[in-house]
Amino acid sequence: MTSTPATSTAMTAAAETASAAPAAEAADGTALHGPVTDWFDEHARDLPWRRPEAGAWGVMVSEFMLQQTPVSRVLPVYEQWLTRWPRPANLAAEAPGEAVRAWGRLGYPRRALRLHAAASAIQERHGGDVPREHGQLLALPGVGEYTAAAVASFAYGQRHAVLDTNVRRVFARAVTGRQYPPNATTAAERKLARALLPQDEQLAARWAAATMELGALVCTARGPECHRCPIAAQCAWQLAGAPAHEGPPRRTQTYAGTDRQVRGKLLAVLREAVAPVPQQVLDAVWDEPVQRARALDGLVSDGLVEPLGGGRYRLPHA
DNA sequence: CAGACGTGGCA
DNA sequence: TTGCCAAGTCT
Repeated sequence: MTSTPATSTAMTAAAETASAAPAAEAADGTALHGPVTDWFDEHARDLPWRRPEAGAWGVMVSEFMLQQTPVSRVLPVYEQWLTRWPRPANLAAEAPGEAVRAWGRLGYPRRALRLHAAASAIQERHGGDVPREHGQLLALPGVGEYTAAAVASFAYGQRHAVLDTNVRRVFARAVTGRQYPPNATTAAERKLARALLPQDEQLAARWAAATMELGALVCTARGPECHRCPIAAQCAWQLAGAPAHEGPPRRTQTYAGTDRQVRGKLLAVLREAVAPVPQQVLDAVWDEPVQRARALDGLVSDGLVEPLGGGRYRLPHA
């Protein structure tokens, strides 16, 4: 490659690599690769989906579960799922309601439905094996840009920019010098992520996992532990004096009293029930009838609840 | 593109 | 106690 440039120069060049294409060596962020991947080698958590026996299916299941849900809550459910459904075919053979039930309280249960649908699609379109191509992954239900890149990178060792909330925050600080990334992912962020991606395929995959882990363990949203950060000395945000976030406030979501809370209560009853649930039992979870009906209708139209007629409901059987 | 979509832990 | 935050996707 090249000699290691002065750190701050390297950072600035990487940040500006978007527009021009100057000395490619100084602009490629090479100075960060070693420190971050070395740190990862020493500090990476031993998570089950990172073990070789997890396979691509284990990686995919974990990625679905980790969408907006912390690792600590995913761990036990992940183990149950992989034990019960070690292959996509096993899940595809179940009623979708069983996936919703086994999802437990992870939240956003539509993910369970989509994972079940993804397993079916894998069975039908790919012979039961999680596809390797980014485009084929992206075509699966519940798989967006992030998850497609993550599976391709973590499960198959391919070179993809994996841009999740952790990586976005690390880049925002280390390279762009801001405390937080923009609310929505921008083209500039994608461009930067591609520019920083190591050329070597295996190193790129390791870099993706390492930057994510750094954001999860050290460069956290609230209390970043910069004294433990392998690139603190090169961090643009630190070098700028750790300025506070400017711009529009990060959007915050309310929950109490919303349809989402009602949906959650309704679905909790149905998950626990073995037999179809009478309307009157569901009515007991929320006293406001209009909102309650709207929430139930929403669950039905989402395919999370199956109406049986006669005022009885259950998790979907097909 | 802003908003919908669950749940629980922690400061 | 309230508010923030957690490996996003879909419409």
